[in-house]
Amino acid sequence: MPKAHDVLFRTLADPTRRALFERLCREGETTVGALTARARVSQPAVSKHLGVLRQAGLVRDRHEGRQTHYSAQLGALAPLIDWTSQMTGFWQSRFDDLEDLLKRMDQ
Amino acid sequence: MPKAHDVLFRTLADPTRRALFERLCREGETTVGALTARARVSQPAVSKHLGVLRQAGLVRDRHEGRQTHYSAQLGALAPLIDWTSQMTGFWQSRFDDLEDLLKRMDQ
DNA sequence: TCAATCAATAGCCAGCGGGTTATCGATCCC
DNA sequence: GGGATCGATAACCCGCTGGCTATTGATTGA
Repeated sequence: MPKAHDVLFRTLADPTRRALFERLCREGETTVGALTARARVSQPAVSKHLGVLRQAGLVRDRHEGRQTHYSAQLGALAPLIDWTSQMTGFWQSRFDDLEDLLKRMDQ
Repeated sequence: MPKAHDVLFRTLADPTRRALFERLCREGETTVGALTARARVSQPAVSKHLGVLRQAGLVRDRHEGRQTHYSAQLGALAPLIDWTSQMTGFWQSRFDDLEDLLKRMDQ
C-alpha cells in the first residue's frame, strides 16, 4: 500500500523533472513559459513533466488567463522523509539491540 | 556535478531494487540466496539489482566461500537527506523572507 | 474579428532498463 | 576427481518512458 514511495521515487528519478521541481522550490510560483525558457527541452516536454509532478502531488497549478502558474507542494515530500527515517531507524533499532545484547552479556 | 542525487533517485526508483535495500536495512547482512528466496524475481535479476545498488554505494558485498553477503550502507543516503533538507530549506528561507517583508511593512 | 501567444494533447519514435533462460567459474563435499 | 550448489555474466526480448513535431483550444489584444 505505501505506493507513495513508489510514485515519489519514480517521479523524482528523472533529472529534467527533478530540475523543474527544484526550480519551483527555489523560485516559487512560475509559469510554464518561464520554466520552458530555461529548460533544455521543448515546451510539450515541460508540460508533460509538470503533469507527472502534479499527479504525484508535488506541484499545484493555477490558471490565470492563458498562462498556467505552477508551485511546489513540499508536503508531498513527507513520505520520502518518512522512508529515509525508517531506513536509518531500522539501523538505529538494530544498534539498540546490539547495545542491549552487550549489556545482557555483561551481566 | 551533484550526480549523487541522480544515482540515488534512479537506483531507488525501482520497487524490486528498493525492496531489496529495505530488507537489507531491516534484517542486516544477508546472502544472495536468502534474498532470492523471498524475492519475486529470478536469481540473476536479484544479482543485477544488487550490482546496481553496490555501484550506487548503497550496499557492500562480502564474499565468504561460494556465497556473497550483502549489507546496507546507510551513509549513502546522506545526499538524499541533504536534498530534501535543501528543498524544504528553500521554502523555509522564502518563509523567512515573507516574515521579514511583513515586519518591514509593519513599521 | 482575426492574428498571435500560451499551454496541453496527439501521435510517433528510439533507447533504456528490467525481466527471462542459459551458461560459466568458483567453491564445497562425498 | 566429480557432482552439486552459489552467484555472476551473457544474450536476448519487450514494454515503458522521455524526447520530438504538429496540432488544438483558449485567451489576449490590435
